[in-house]
Amino acid sequence: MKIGELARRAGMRASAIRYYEKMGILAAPERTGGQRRYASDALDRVLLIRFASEMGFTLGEIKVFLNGLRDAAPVGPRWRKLAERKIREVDEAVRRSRRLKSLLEHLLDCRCASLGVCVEKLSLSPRVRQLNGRR
Amino acid sequence: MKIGELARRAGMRASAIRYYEKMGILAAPERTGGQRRYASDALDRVLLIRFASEMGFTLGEIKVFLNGLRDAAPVGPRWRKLAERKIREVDEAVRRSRRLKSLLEHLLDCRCASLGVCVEKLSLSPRVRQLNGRR
DNA sequence: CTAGAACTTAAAGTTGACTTTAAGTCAAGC
DNA sequence: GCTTGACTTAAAGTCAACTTTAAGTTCTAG
Repeated sequence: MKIGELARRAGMRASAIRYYEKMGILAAPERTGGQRRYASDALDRVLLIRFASEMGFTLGEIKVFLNGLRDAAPVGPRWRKLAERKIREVDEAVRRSRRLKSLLEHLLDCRCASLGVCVEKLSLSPRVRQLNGRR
Repeated sequence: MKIGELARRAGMRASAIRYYEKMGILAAPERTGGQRRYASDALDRVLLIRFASEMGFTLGEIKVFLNGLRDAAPVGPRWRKLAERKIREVDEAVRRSRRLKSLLEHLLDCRCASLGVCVEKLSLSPRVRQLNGRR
């Protein structure tokens, strides 16, 4: 399969796939006449990368993640650490999502006098000094 | 309160607060001698902006969100639509988070022969033609 | 009164994850 | 053989959400 078809099947641009390859996240496939030819399992790879990316993994993390997984078996300590951290992050994200959801639902039909009253439900707190953090 | 203290209390940089003001998300406060002086409720505002931002609202959405909320009472239809869409997004995010979490937990102690076997659990599917979408 | 910390602005820089562009080369059908 | 669409590369552009910089002004403590 050529890059265009892989891209079409994954629902993304060919440029993204070339980018993944350049970033060392996706193995360079064989070529015929200079053009990339992918085996069918490349699609799973690409979809996994996308999923992880959408779940908030950076491409750097995905690289560690996929490389650590490559040679199967009892995953290494680096991998384990990343996975455990990600699980904690996911838990935290779910908790925050729930707070947001209940705030939104409340706001949709409340008659609170001020924003402050509604917002108390969130118990917003200043970030614990994790400045310089980008989304 | 001057901008530095507000920033410190919110756990962010003063430049971010100036940026919010420039983007029309945070009302410009009064000034003494050219310097911004904030009332104490500005902190709640800023924390709410940050929270929404961390939850994946764009600053554009936050603008709609906060402006629609300003004059209280039965929130307008634009606001309602945004809130309902966000609730759906949050639900979807929670579902995906759970899939990710169970995949990670599985990978941590599985002995699956191939990545493919593990990854099946995700039932990854190509994006339904929402190209050009940025994270 | 003065040093220096904190403030002001506009403009440019940063980051990650791509996309777009330019200038070609390759492949498939007629 | 030729056209047309898909492919190739490197380099530059884009986006949001800020941060940094530069060149000043103002506030506060001593």
